[in-house]
Amino acid sequence: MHGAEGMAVRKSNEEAARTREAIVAAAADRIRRTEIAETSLAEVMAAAGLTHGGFYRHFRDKEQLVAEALSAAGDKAAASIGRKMEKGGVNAAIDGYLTRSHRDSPAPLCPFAAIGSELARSGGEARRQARDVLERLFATLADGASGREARGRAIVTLSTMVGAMTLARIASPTPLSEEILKSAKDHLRRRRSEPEP
Amino acid sequence: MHGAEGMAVRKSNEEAARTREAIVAAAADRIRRTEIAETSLAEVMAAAGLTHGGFYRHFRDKEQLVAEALSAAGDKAAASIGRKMEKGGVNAAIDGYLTRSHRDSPAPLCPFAAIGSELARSGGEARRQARDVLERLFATLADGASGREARGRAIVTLSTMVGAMTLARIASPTPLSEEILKSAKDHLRRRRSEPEP
DNA sequence: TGTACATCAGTGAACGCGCGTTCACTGATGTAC
DNA sequence: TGTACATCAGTGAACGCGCGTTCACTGATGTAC
Repeated sequence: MHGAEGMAVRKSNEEAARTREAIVAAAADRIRRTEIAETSLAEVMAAAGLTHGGFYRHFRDKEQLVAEALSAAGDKAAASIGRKMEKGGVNAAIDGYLTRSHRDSPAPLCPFAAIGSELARSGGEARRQARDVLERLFATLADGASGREARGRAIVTLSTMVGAMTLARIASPTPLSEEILKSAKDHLRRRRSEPEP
Repeated sequence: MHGAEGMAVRKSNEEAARTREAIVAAAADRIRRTEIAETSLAEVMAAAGLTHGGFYRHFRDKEQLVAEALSAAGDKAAASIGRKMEKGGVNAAIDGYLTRSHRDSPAPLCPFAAIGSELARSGGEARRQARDVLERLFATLADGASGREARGRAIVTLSTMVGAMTLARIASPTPLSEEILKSAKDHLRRRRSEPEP
């Protein structure tokens, strides 16, 4: 159809900037849903309400979009964890993370549990962004404390949370899955209440 | 070329059985190297010294191969960890797992750290095999002990190992990567030497 | 403020490519006698 | 043990499909005067 109805038209600069953000947001959602490799640009563009052809007006290639989407996803995850920490400290962050609803979410909040093994194999800008997000989460979990011990605790806490969530997703919907979440939660909470030598 | 040199010929039953095992072994290696979705059947068959067309003489489809490959990879991982446990207990298993060489291996021993997030999204027989492997590793790490506490410890230990290895791979080749391995190792070893309430 | 033209956001068809899967074919192996 | 025929492991070409990317095109927006 070459008629006049749904025809392509130039949008204002402001609108175009919003479009770009919408594409990044859609990608941030989609890559946590279906992995990076399985997420097609057409799917992302459709989620943003566009057709696939316009993608290259905004991004050099898929890699650039993925890097920005990862950064956006990291911001959201760090902000969410930060909010929990403000309300109830690290224990609240742990409890908020190791839940059934986070496990079963189709677009999990934490990119490391969602697409961790894929990130470990990625390169270029995406890899660099993933490392940034990692440092951001460690800093958030260390809660302002700058000592070596606080940092070590934050690293172990996130490692255990990411590993437990990954294994709980694999085990789901078996009772083992709940067992994993509970074991990790109990362990991390108990550790918090005891001084580490 | 329709000549007679490299022509297809029927192999003996014994040889065919060996071929099948070689394909599964090649797949077990390849999926830990490049994820399941990125591993092509042609690549697996080439690694087994064959052309891609013969694949369907041995397997119904890619999914069946992946399930068997996953099971084979799980056997290898459980056996390796079991050997470490026999020699030096859980601490030896931890130390053997959280090493730079395991982190940098192109075909990592542990399928959960290698392709964990992909397994969490998989379905069918592959998913069932992944759950089996998980139970096998928990049993191995619990070291014969059948109590609830021993099992809880094993779950937390593997969760932390898998999470730390995933994050260490993402952080690599940054100093942060070594920091993650060391923090997780110190924490898990220390915990072993203390009774848990 | 109004006019004339260049810009470019977005569309939808088309491209080349690699994938999983299918298929006709070959000829040594397995089997029935 | 020997012969005659069916089986089937493996080959390599071909298929349909979805992907990332490119492109000609449209017409409102942005800009220069």
